[in-house]
Amino acid sequence: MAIQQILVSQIKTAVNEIYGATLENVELQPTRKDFEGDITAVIFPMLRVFKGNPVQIGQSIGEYLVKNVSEVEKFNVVQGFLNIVLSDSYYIDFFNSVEDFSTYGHISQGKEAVMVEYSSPNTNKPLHLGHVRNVLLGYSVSEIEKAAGKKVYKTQIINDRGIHICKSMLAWERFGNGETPESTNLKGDKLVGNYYVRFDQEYKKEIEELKQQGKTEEEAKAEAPILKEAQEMLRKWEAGDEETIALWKKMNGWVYDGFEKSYKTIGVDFDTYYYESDTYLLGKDIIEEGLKNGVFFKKEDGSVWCDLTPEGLDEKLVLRSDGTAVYMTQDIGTAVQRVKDYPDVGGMIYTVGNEQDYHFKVLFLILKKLGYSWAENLFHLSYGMVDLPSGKMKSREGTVVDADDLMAEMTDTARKISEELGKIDDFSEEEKEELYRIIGLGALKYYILKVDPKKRILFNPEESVDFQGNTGPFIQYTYARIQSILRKAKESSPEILGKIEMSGVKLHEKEKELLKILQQYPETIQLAAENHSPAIIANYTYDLVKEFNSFYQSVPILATDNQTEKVFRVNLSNAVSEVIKSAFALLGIQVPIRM
RNA sequence: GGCCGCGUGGCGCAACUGAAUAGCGCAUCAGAUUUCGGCUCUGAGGGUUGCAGGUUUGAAUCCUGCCGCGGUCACCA
Repeated sequence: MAIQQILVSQIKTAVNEIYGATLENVELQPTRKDFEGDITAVIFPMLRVFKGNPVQIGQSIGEYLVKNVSEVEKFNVVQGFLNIVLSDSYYIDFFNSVEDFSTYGHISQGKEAVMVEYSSPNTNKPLHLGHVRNVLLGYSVSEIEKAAGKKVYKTQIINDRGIHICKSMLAWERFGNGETPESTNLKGDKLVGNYYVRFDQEYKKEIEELKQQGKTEEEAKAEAPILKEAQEMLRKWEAGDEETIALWKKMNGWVYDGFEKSYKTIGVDFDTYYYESDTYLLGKDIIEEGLKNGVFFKKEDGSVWCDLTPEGLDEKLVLRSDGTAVYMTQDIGTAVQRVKDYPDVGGMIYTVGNEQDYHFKVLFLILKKLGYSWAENLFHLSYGMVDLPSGKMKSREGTVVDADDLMAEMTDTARKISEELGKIDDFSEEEKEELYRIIGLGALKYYILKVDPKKRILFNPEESVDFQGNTGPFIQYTYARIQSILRKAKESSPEILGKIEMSGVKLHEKEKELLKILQQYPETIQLAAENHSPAIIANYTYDLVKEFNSFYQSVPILATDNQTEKVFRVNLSNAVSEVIKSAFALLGIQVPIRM
């Protein structure tokens, strides 16, 4: 049983015995740094149940605990706070009880599965900074869910159809001269993206010409021949025209190859893929059913709606008057389809920007009205935009930060810093490149994941990202330094890592602090999972690392004569490094053995 | 305009979901290594938590009203 539970139940009995009162619950919190103690019980809320002087109550409960709970060594009362000091042996027992710190805090996988959707790009534009935030959040939340005991399916829905795709296709056909990724040595997504831009240029040119001929802006936009042609292409695509489909498949294939390369560099992956070309017709039959059940209603013109005014929202269109589907229809259909495909899915997480908050609110509400049990477990992992100092990213104005370029720049910065330090001169070229990638991406990922997803991020490419202070590389550095100590320790005594018995030894204050933080790891994972928040993991890791550095500075690890102490400290350092590695894995960040 | 989100030292972020003197990093200043990697550590200065009320023994956190920033209000996706 966890110490918190023991204390809660013991405090309840204490209050019952001494004051004859029954407490519903007891509020515990970690003791603040400026006071002596490990866990603090707050007395104030008890005064609602029975009257008394908070200090006296704390005093009497404290005395009871010291007498009856072996883990409690002593206590002190400050105002209405009962600070409880746990014994050293309690902490050492905890440390010995952990079999393996590399999997510590992870709950083994249960039956229930959750599907996490993230990335979900268009196939006509390369990935940019906004996708990076999306992908990092989605991947990390997936890993956190897994650690918290869920089975996870990582997925994305790829927007591979529609007029925008036809624009790139048309431009390539017209101006491409048969270019391919191989012939141009360009990533496929970049090549296709270029033609999307090319279309836009031509389109604008035609609009200008039409305006010169006396057309209004509106007319020109609608009548431009190149746009007409793109629309014609979409009709052909929908009619299943062989040539059009073949071109579409070829160009999309290029894009997917390009995306895969980017994902590989970022270090994320997917278990299953959904394509809009497969799903855009889904959902209509569900609308029919919902009509029968009274979830939806039909207007005179034949359009179908869902009335959400009782919930304080508007009426929402789910089927056009001509019977065709809208975005909402598709999303309803896709959600249902996913549970058909993976029957163990009991909930879903959608990683999508906050401009779609309303859409998902409505989607979830409709799915609930339709009566799906899993609809109770839907979560929109909504995140704020990544803005640049110049303002919003706009692809047309060329103010997008390309994901591949960004990662390359981060790697470059890491290279510069590492070369100055010169600690890894004996690394091979490949090892060096891999290390720079680990550090550069670590900096970028940590920078993005440590902040609350709801907040906007202002990203300044010039200043880039820090490597000191509360950053990824700072934590990676600490990890590498611990590895260095462990290597030295193993040189002199190869068997040093393993079970240790250390009874009756006085723990150093810093050791105790470290053990305290290590002990919080399992609940931190749970908390992060409940809140879908990688930031909680990031901040925990930082606290752990900061505490370790402080320990490292004030306590000799290898340079001590006391053999028991040395063995304990080496093992403690090892445990810290294992937890750093494990926590960073939840963020999708690797740690280097040397740097 | 309606609805949603955000607002915390100069800058970037925390605060265990209502508790003690609101923490941390960057920047600034002052220190520390006969020691295991100084990308480290210790300390100092810097705050009326956007403003005004309210609830509570206790509010950055909950309620009301303003102010500012962003988003969203399509038979687009």
